Amino acid sequence: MRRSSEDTKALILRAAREHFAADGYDRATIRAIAATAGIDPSMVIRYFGSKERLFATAADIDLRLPDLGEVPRDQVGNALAAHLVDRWGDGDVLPILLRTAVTNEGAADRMRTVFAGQLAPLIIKLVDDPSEAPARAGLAATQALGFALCRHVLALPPVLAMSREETIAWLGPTFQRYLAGPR
Amino acid sequence: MRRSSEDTKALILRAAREHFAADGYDRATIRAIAATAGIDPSMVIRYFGSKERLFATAADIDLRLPDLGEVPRDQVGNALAAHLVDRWGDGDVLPILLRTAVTNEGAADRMRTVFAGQLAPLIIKLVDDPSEAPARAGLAATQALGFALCRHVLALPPVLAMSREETIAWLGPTFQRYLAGPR
DNA sequence: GTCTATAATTCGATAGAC
DNA sequence: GTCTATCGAATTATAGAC
Repeated sequence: MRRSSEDTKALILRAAREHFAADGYDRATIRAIAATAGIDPSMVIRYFGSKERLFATAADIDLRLPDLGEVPRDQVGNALAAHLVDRWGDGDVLPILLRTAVTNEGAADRMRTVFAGQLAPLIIKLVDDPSEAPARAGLAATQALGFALCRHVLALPPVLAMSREETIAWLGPTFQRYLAGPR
Repeated sequence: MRRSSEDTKALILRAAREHFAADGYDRATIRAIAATAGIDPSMVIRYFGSKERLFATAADIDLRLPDLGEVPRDQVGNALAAHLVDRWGDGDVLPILLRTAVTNEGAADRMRTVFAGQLAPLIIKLVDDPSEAPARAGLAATQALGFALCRHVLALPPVLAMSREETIAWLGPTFQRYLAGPR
C-alpha cells in the first residue's frame, strides 16, 4: 500500500506514543510499534533514524497547562487539580513521560525541560516573591506527578477509585498552599 | 575463590539492588549485576533461578515506616515528612521500586502490596472513620511517592535543593490534612 | 515508498568440566 | 562452589531489490 510520507510518519508516531506509554522505553520495541502502525519495522528507522530519535519526537508534546493567571487567585489550587484529573489521564503525554523518564536519561532530561519550560514560568506569575517560585513549582510538581503516578501508572486502588470531585476537594487545597499560600 | 553460599547470595543481592535502583528492571542485566558482585553470571541463575525471582528477592524489603501511633496526633504530618526525607533517600528501597514498578508488572504489583500491607494499616489506626482510611492512605501515597520521584529519580533541581527543614515545613501540613484533617 | 533478508549485538538461561 | 562455553531468542539497524 502506498501512503504519503506524512501519513506514515503520523501513523508511526501514534503507535509509538501508545507503546511508550504502555511499556516504557525499553520494552516498547520498534517491531511492536511498526506492527501496531501496520507498516514494516525498517520504515521506522527510515523515517526517524533511530529509536532514540523516535522517542524524542514522540515525547515532544505540549502539556497544555491551563493559564492560571485567568482564574481568581484563591481558586488556582482547584483549577490545577481539575486540570490534573481531566486532562492528564490515560493516553496523554504524562504517563508516557513517567513510564520512560525513570529509566531513560534522555526522557528524564526532557521531564526537567518540560518542568522548567512550562510549569515553572506559569507559577512565577502567581507568586509574590519571585525567589520562592522554583520551590513552589517543584512542590506542585511532586503532588501532580505523584497523583498521576499512583493513578495511571501504579493503579493504586483507592487512588483509582477517587471521583473527579473528591480529587479536586482533596488536592485543590494542597496546590493552593503550594502555589499561593503562606510558606 | 571459594565463599560460603550465604556470602555469595548477599553479594549478589547487594549488587542487584544497586543496579535495579540505577537502571530499572530491563536495563539491569544479570551480566552487569554479576560483574559488580565480582562473580560469574551463571551463579546468579544458580542461586536465584531467574532474573524475575532475583528481583522479587531484592525488592522484598521492609519500608520500616514509623509508628505514627506513638506521636501526638497533631504531629503525624511532620513525623511522616521527616521520615520521608530522612529514610527514603538514595540507595533505599523506594527508588528501586519506583524505577522498576513503572515498567514491570510484577514490581507494580509489589508496590500495591507494600502499600496495602504497610502504609494502609498504619493509617487505619489514625483515622476516625475507618471507611475513609483507604482514600487517606492513597492520598498520602501520592504525595510521598511524588516527592521521592521528583527528588531521587527525576532530580528536579528545586526539589533536590530543598533542605530537610524546608521539606518538613512544606509537606508536613499536607500529610497532616490527608491523614488526620477534615475532608 | 515499501518490503525481504540479514548483519551485528546483546540478553537470559543451560550444560558440564573442574 | 565456580567457572568456560554456548545455545536460542530477541533486539536495533543496514543493504538493497522492487
